[in-house]
Amino acid sequence: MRATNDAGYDAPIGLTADPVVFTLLDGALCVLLARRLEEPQRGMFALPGGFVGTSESPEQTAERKLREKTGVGSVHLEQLRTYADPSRDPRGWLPSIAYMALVRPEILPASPPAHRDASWHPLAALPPLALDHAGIVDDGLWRLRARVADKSWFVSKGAGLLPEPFTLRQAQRLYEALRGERVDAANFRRDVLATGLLSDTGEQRSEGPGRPGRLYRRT
Amino acid sequence: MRATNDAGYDAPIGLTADPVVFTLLDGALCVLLARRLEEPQRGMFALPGGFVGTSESPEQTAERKLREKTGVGSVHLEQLRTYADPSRDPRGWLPSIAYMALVRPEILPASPPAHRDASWHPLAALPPLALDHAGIVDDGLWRLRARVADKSWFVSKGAGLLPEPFTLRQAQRLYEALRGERVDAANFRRDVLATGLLSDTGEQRSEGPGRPGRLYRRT
DNA sequence: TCAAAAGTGTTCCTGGTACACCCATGG
DNA sequence: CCATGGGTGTACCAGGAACACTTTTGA
Repeated sequence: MRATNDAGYDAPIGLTADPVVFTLLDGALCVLLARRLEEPQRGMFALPGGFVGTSESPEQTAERKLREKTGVGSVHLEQLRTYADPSRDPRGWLPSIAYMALVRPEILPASPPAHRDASWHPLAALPPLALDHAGIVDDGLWRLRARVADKSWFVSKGAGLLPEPFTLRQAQRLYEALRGERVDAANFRRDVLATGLLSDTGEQRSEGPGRPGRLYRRT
Repeated sequence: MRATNDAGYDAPIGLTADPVVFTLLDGALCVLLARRLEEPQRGMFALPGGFVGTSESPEQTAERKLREKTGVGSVHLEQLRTYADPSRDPRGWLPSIAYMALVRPEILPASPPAHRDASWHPLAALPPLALDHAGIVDDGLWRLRARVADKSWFVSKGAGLLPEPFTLRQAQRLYEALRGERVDAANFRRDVLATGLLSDTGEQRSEGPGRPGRLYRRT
């Protein structure tokens, strides 16, 4: 396919926005994928993105396509980078702006839009992805890890995937899963509370054996 | 202006790549600008970018346009981010991928391509810029500062603007100009040598009064 | 011989890591 | 009462900032 503008010059055949949405499910870092219902590579898993409309910003597109294809709504997207190699899409010259988000797993509805198999896929066992989407996921993961390294970012954005109120234990499990390594509980507590972004509810909750933990909320 | 693809859908009217090229001139951080020879905003200063061709990557475009408009060649460009708001360009829907580079001032030829006034402009005194280019320059500056904070990046990329061989004094002046703050000479020396990216030429050079400094090259 | 810059060594402080130790709860 | 996890305090270590001090040059 090709496209031309009024001046007769070649133009991209469109512009796409592709969201890379991460979550933590059963302790495994997962990414949200949906099957393609259209050619090329119909039936293959891909990022739930799509064509940017003429009068919307690419952020809006990413959010809209996410909602249409997976039922996931109202997430905060961060621009990742743009993939514009002319040969990246068999349909023609089609740049894609990628976005990254981190959400709680329950945000994916139990009955998502039909036939797309919108679902979470552990990063450790990704199916083959359409186009250059595997590379985009890699870049998204890299950015995610860079963000999580900042404790303030973790508390204000990452802790959003925990059901409130939550114990510091839960937050630590999440942190460890995102970072991919264990951390000292005492130090984690200190660092996270030092951000001043958590408020103590005064309540406690017992999870299995051991002393119950205090419950916190994000402020 | 508008553009449509073979399927009848609206497409961007093109894709542009805009390089934000920094240098240090007489101790002031400068950005490379060129006058627009075409509408809209003809005669205004702008980033020396332009339309991406159908069979080239945006990186190549940024490099090519830089050469065509300013005579500056062979720079290493880092992707910054993409600006795709539909109203950012009066000509129509025209996304731009921005790139960032840091080069030595002499790379700009004394007699650059005609009528464009390709030249260095101190960040402290920028002329009015076309379109949203002022914002792009801001983002580029932000990224530059983030990169320079990494001593290894500074030595391997930033020190490229110094004529080799150079003294650590020169490197420090450059570093301070890029960071926008003074640093301790003793600590700077230690940190920079600790990267292992500089090799001692064994020679020395005297600059004004005081003990001459050793001359180094990047390895 | 004095000022200025190169170059070396040392102290101090901070932030992070590791870990010892007490507290509270379920079995 | 014991295993387990919550919560507090502290020792230790590394990296950086500040600075004293010596060396080498131009004037």
